[in-house]
Amino acid sequence: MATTKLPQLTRRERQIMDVLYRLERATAAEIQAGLPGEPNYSTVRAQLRVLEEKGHVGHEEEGLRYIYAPTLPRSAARRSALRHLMETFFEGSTEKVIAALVGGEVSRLSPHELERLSQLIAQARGEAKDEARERKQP
Amino acid sequence: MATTKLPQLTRRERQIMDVLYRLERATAAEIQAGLPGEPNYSTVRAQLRVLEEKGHVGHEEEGLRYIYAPTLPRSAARRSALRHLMETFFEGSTEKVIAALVGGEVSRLSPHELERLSQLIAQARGEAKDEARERKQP
DNA sequence: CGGGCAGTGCTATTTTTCTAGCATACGTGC
DNA sequence: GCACGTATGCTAGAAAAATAGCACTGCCCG
Repeated sequence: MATTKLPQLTRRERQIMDVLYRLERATAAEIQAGLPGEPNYSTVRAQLRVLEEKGHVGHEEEGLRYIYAPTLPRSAARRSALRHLMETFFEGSTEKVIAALVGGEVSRLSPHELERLSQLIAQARGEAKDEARERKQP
Repeated sequence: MATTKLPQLTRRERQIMDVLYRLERATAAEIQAGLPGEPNYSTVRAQLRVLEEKGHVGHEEEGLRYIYAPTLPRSAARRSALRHLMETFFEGSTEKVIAALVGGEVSRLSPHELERLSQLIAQARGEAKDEARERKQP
């Protein structure tokens, strides 16, 4: 179940993919705007072509110009990124990541958000119970 | 309040830093073992030297050999990585990240973990209330 | 209808990264 | 004392990536 060994990304390519995942879909110009270091427009397009060859992005023509988008669905890329971050900085523990987030390591959660999260967890606990029950009486 | 603009990392360098953050501290050989693509030992050392010049890692001599470690504290790197991931895949919303994690997007949480998280959130909500009170009657 | 704007395709060049090899120091055990 | 294993220092060459420039096309609007 390897994550489909696409060739690894270079720095700029990684940056471009990040922009694309952030915007979901974008033109070369928009991507350029989202990149650090003000790379040349030509440069960006050249890299997009490479990324397309490598199978990381696709484009569709909209009217006259190209709209680029990642090939790998956002949800999959996100999962993979989360897992990697978890392995690298949180000893592979989902719980630790959440703890850091709830603890305000990155940004503060509003009372309203906390409220919703509370419900979310309650729900997850409920489901866990359901499953336990199902295992006992199938 | 930019995070001290260290030069950006290349792909291999990024990989090395990841290994280092995962292990906290490691010898060149250990780092090599943790890298994909079985790079040459010399290569790893060469890159470590570069990383050291750039200010990303430091080393201390332990007995005979070098033990390398990131310069930027793990907690800071982690925060920065989390923020970036959040911006890229979760529209900058802490809540959405947590929702994905609790929802089992990456791995399942045990009932025990859910229990602890529940407490964590309760606690965060309590603190939020405290602060509200303080603002009213300082 | 023609000029200018906005886009794309392609390619050559420069710059950076990555890699491997060789020389050297320092303990360890025979 | 000395051969060996384990480290490090350094440097040159190969490989890959990043960049910029130029040529061509379609469309819009004056």
